[in-house]
Amino acid sequence: MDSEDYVELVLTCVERVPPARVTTYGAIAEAVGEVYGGGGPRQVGRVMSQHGGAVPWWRVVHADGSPPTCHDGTARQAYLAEGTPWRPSGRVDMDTAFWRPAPPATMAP
DNA sequence: AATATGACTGTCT
DNA sequence: AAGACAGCCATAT
Repeated sequence: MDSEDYVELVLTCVERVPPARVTTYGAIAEAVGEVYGGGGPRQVGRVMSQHGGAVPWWRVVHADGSPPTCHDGTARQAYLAEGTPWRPSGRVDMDTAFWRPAPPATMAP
């Protein structure tokens, strides 16, 4: 299991998140960590910072449902376009939109 | 090898 | 509600 694999697992989880749904760094870390062992929210964040441009990164939010970092304006547009439950507080409605990522199970037949 | 850093999270003030 | 503090884990210097 290489760090490259970890990246693939994380990106896969993000891609599995359906439209109008979001997940959190911690949830991804938990799902990926199940098959990878170790890992943590920070590692997920690191992966996103480097490879996030290749996936719908706006479907990955903080534990409180607020958008990741900059581009928060862009993220808001994406949520609006996808119909993601938006809260007037300026964050995603976690109770409705939260998606629990499924562990890719190492994807090794 | 030790220290610093980061797209994190939970708890306390 | 917003900021401070402390855990956590992999990389970079």
